[in-house]
Amino acid sequence: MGIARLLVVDDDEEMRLMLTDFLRRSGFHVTPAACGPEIEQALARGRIDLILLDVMLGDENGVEICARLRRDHEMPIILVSALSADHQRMAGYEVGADDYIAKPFNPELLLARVRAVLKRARRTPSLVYRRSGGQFAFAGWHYDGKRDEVTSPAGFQVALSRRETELLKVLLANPHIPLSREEIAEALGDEGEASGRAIDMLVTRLRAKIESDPKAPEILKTLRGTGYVLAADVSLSEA
Amino acid sequence: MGIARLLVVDDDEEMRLMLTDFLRRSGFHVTPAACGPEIEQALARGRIDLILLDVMLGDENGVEICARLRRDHEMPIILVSALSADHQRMAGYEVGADDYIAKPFNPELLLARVRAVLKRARRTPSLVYRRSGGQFAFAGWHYDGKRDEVTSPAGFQVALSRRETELLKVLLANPHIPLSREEIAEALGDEGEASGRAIDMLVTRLRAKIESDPKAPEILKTLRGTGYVLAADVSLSEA
DNA sequence: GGGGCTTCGTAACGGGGTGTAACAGGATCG
DNA sequence: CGATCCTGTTACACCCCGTTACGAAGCCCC
Repeated sequence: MGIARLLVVDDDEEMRLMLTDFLRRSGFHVTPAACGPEIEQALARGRIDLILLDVMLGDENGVEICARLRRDHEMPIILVSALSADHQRMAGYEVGADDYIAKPFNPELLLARVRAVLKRARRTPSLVYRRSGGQFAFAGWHYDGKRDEVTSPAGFQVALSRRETELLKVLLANPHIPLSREEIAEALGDEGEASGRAIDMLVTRLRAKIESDPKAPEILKTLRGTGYVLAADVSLSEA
Repeated sequence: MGIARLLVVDDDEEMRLMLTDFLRRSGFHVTPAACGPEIEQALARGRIDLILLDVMLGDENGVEICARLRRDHEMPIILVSALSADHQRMAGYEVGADDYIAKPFNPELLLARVRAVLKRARRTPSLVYRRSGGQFAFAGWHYDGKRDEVTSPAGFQVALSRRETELLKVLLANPHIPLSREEIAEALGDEGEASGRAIDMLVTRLRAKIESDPKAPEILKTLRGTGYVLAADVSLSEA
């Protein structure tokens, strides 16, 4: 993978230099940019793994830029803004930003977010991949988003029960994100209390259908003491 | 075909404006609406090709509105919700929504869904719809509303018994709406007790006549633990 | 390293819901 | 009156899914 390449976009020079310097000292390759056009230049010039985008760019609007970038590119975007109002935060997510940080921010927090987004982005395209129209592809499998069946990498149709289908949907909606049994149960609409091992059995049965070796799951992994996660080859060491 | 005309329904003004603006800039004709009554006004005023319907509409329930709209209109509906719980998603499908998007969403994803649903709708008209003169068409079948027979997609006449005809009428009057056995029995005029499996048998026998594969019904579906529904999500068949 | 505890996988069981074959009573019609 | 059709009931099989029980694996602490 090599060193992650960040594009830092901020029209305020002091801020831009501070960010660039800090991130470089943290081990990233950083390309600074001051305005919209420079973004396009940088993207045209070489690989960029993540964009750190200031919302207030003088006469330009970072949110709009974000939306525009999202239309043509897939790389993750973190919005940075002095406005901490929550509706602004929402506006950020609504245009597809991967995260949002309010200024002034704790440098460590920024680092953590950058790394988290990079890690997520690094794996997401490879294993789980959301298609338009509610369709999903994951690890060679394909799920059409509505029927109670999935198509194996080899093209076979595998029937799922209703509950298994719902579990799969929950997982696909949260790829690479650890889910506790409680969260899964809630997402499945289980009202009452955590009724023992129901989720475990669900997982086991879904595994039996989609894992080539259910004993050594590669898609639906167990996080001991935590829950389950879809296709994260997350070694817990890199917290 | 011309420009597609969308109806955006959301009671939150900021969200409504954002959606309206974004979709207009994406080339659609957009009519905004804030509540249920405004939907009827817009529908009465002119052609609408697709409805983007927020599930949380203050005191109104988008899912119910969806079901109601489905009873009288056939245009596609995309439900938008902040609730990502999957059973909510199911509730959306069961009332006949064509797709479902969780907030916050990626605008590009929204665009893709809107286009996909429009394309699909343009090609295949809604599964169940009411025709003038009390006539019905569903999944290629045709029922004239009077005689005890239906016409298959291929043009064959298939005789129905009196009771089967009544069941079909009940279902056609409530397309995409889950009906419990009790509701069906009541609609059929069955007084007194819920006499066990009578409705089941009725359903089975009607299926034997109108489903190409009664073992895997596509028109008259079972909702386990709930009841039956006419053609709930059949319109989602391809991408 | 080892004992003991916790967590997890899974085989087995059982209850509930549904499909459907078979049957029987009733209606219809010649 | 007899044949046929319609329709509800019954019985049985099947599937789904949560529970339980037990063994294996992981983790902690000494």
